[in-house]
Amino acid sequence: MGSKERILRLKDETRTKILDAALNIVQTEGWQALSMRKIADQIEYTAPIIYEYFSNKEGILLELTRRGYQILAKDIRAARDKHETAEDKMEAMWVAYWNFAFSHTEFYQLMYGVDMVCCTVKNSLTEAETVSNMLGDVIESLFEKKPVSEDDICRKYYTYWSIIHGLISINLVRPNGRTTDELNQQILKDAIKGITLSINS
Amino acid sequence: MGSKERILRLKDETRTKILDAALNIVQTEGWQALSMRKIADQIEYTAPIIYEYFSNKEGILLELTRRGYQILAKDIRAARDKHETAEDKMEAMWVAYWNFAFSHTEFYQLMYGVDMVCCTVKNSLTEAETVSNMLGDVIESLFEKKPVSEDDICRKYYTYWSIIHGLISINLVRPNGRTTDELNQQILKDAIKGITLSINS
DNA sequence: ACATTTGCTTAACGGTGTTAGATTATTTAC
DNA sequence: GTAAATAATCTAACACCGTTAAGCAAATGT
Repeated sequence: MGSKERILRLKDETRTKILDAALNIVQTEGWQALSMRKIADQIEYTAPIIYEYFSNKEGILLELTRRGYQILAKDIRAARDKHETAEDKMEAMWVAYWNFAFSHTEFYQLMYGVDMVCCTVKNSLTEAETVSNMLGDVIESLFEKKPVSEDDICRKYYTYWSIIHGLISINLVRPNGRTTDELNQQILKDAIKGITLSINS
Repeated sequence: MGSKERILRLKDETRTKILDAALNIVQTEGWQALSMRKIADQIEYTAPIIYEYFSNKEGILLELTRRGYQILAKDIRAARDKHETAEDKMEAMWVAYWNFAFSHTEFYQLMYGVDMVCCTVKNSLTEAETVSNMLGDVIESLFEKKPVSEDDICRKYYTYWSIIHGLISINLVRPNGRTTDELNQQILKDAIKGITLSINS
C-alpha cells in the first residue's frame, strides 16, 4: 500500500515543521530563547518526540546550518550569473554574501559563530565547501598570469573573506555604532576593489 | 578603627577571587562550562554569595570584558610607543591587537562576541573607547592632508578593523582550516600596508 | 482475537541562573 | 559579660534547560 509512503511523507513534514518552528523562535525571540520544549509547544507535541527526528539540539542546529548554506549558495550563484567580467562577478558575489548576512542574520550567526555557542562540527561541511569553491573559482579567474597556485587563491580568498566577515561581525555585535549603511557599503566596495586591483600588480 | 578598611579590602579580594575563578574555569574548560555554582566551588563558597558582589552572571562577564580591554589597551599602547613613524606604529598596534586575540582568546571571544551568547550592553563602554581612540589618533596622523574629517578616520578605522577582526574570527571559528600562521601573517600585513598606502592616494 | 509494533506522553535526572528564608557568626550596646 | 543587632553565609526552593526511561493507548500484523 501507499500508506507507507504517506507515513514517511508525514514524518518528513513534521521534521521540517520542527526546523521551521526552531527558525521561527529564533527569528522572533533570539537564539538564547530556543529550547526543545518551546519547539515542541509550537508543533503541538511534547519535547521527547523531537529526538525521534534529531539526535539532539545540535542536530537541529546543524540542519539549520545546512539550510543557511543552501540559501547563501543560491544567492551567490545568482549574483555570479548576472555579470560577465570576473571583476563584476566578484563584487556582486561578495555583495550578495553581505546582503545574506543581514537578510538572514540568524543563519549567518549560526553559520559563522557570531555571538553563539560553539559547534565543533561545522568544519568539513560539504555545503560550506560549495560556497568556498564557487568563490575560489572566480578568484582564480581574476589572475592574469596562469597557472595560479592553490596558495595564491587561498591567500586572496582569506583576504576578501576577512574584510567582509570582519565588517559584518562588527555591525552584528555592535549595531549601535556610528556606522551608517552608506559608510559600510563604501568600506566594503573600496576594500573589494582594492584587493581585486592588487591581484595583478 | 582600620577594621572597616580591612573588611572592605577583604570584600574586594573575594570580588577579584570570583573574577579569577571565572577566568580560570573558562580558560581550562571553555565558556559553556562557566556556571555560578562552579565559581562558588572554586572560591569555597556557595553560589548565592556571588550575588553580593555581582548583580548576576552578566555582571561578571561585563567586568571580565573590562579587564580584557585594559589588557588590550596596555598591549597596544606599548606597541605604539616602540616606534617612531605613524606607519610603523600602525602596523605594530594592529599586530598587537592580533596577538592579543590569540594570547587571550577567551577575552577576545567575550569582547567581540565571537562564538558566545549575546550581551546587549558592551556598547558605550569606556574601556572600549580608549582603544578605539588610540587607534583613531594614529590613523589621523597617517593623513597628510589636514584637517582630517571624523568620517575619514571612521572609515579607515573600520576598514582596518574589519580585515583584522574578520581574519581573527575565521581562525577562531574555523581553527582546522588550511590557514598556516605564515599565511595569516602575510594576509594581515599585506592588508595593513594596502590600507595604509591607500590613505594618501 | 491476540500479539506486536508504533506514537506519544508523563516522570524523572542532573544541570542551569536566581531568590527567599533560615541559620550561624560577628559586632555593637549596655 | 551578656544581650541585642547586624552581618555573613548556607539551605531550600523556583522555574527553566537538555535528555532519557518507562508506560500507556491506539493502530497494525497475523
